[in-house]
Amino acid sequence: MERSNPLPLYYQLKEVLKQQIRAGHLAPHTAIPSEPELVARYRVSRATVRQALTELVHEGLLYRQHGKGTFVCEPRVQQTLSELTSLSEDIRRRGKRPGGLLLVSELVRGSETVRERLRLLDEEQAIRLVRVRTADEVPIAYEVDYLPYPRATGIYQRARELGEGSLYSMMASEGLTPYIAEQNVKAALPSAREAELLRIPPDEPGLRVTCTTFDQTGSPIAYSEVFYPGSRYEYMVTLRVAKS
Amino acid sequence: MERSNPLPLYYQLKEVLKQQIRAGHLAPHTAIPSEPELVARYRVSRATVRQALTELVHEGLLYRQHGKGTFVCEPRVQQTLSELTSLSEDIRRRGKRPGGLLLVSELVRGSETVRERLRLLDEEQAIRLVRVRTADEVPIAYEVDYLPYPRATGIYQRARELGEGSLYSMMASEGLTPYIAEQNVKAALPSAREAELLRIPPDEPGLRVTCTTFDQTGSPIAYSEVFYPGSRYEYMVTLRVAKS
DNA sequence: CAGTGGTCTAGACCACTTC
DNA sequence: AAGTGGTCTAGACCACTGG
Repeated sequence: MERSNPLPLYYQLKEVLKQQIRAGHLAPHTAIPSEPELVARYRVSRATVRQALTELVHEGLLYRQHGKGTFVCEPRVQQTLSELTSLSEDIRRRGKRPGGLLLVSELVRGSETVRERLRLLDEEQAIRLVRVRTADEVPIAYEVDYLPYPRATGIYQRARELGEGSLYSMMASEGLTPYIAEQNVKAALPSAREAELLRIPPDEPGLRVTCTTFDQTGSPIAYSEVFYPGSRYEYMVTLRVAKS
Repeated sequence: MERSNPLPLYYQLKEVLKQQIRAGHLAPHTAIPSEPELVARYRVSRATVRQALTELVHEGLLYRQHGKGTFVCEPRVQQTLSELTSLSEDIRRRGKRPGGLLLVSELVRGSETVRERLRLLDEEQAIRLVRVRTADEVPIAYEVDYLPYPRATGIYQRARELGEGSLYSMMASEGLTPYIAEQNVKAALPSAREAELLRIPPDEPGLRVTCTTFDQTGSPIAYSEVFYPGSRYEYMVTLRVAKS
């Protein structure tokens, strides 16, 4: 707890607790120190402690029980959301090595669907990225991404880095921070081109997933269409169920 | 703002703001009154105002911008998460009437997969519910749910009410509150029985979605397997992307 | 500069759990 | 009764935004 540190105290406390949990010093379903205890140990006010704990609860690391204490969540609850929305992370989680080949990076007008999803104005264009994603060198998905131009100019310039990097993290570093994703999943047959690039029979059904990503204000920042051949990849989604 | 009301002040304030947003008095992307303004108007402390606002931000109704103000989210961001995890809600959202037919409600030992997912102990059983879900009387999904027994005894007793009701809301009322859901989606062909009940050709591919639901502590409270024929239903998922 | 939200304090009282 | 988290107050100072 460094008061000279520019990072907020509640944030520092969060990091300390996260580390203790990740290091295994605090096992799942065991209680962490009580709030007054944390107040005394780290010399901060209770409000500060509660802000740290409340955020960790929202992030799925802790849960509270009135009158009993604050407990550590199971790893399954801890690893929620973001990791599984990224294909590369999911591949890594399954013990495989993610990779990718950027086939196309261009500016296009975009189909009506694309323009609608990205709410493009008349004069605006879309950046189109086409990739074949691989796991241990085996092609497992054909992905086409569209981003609004000129808003995502930085992405267009850095497209070459997308070999194995994550598009989402590059977007975040360009100020396009994903907040909500809407996904639509259908069973479908591959197009001729998809079958060829993924090296699958043209009659092997797979999943066609379209995904529109929005930032915190609800503005669309990306639209993607992905084909996953049925024999190569199982599509996983983890989501937190809202309260009310 | 009734101080005699047993409901907390921050909660009452949340409800007031929610109502104003839903009623359209506060349009998307417009600023709500500032925090000092709310303090004065509702005669509560700033901490109380901030607790209300922070929760509404987490619920996707508001977003904050440092130095500028607090703004109303777009409806698309507001209607996140829970509603779309419920098939009935999704059907309703598309302007169709949800329905369902409960085919089976029984106690079983369950396959290894089921027992593993629900972490059943040797002597424990599973409640098995089989349903055909409909939209405007058209069958759109074949769903098999498993719940831990005896933990979900109440569900077993109330199974008949599941005609059109939501299993999730019934679970919540029985103290089995869903918190996290893990879904796995595959393209697949229907079984003979599914094809017959859904009245689809046996070679029409669809989606096979398995879903394990956990409560806040990470204990599994339900496991389900659903088949959606490709021609009848598009599977939708909306999720919030985690920050870090 | 004034106004906004972001962080923080030092208290207080209450409701729930356990013994 | 003692300990836990849940709610609430009345202040304070800071960082960011806009004119």
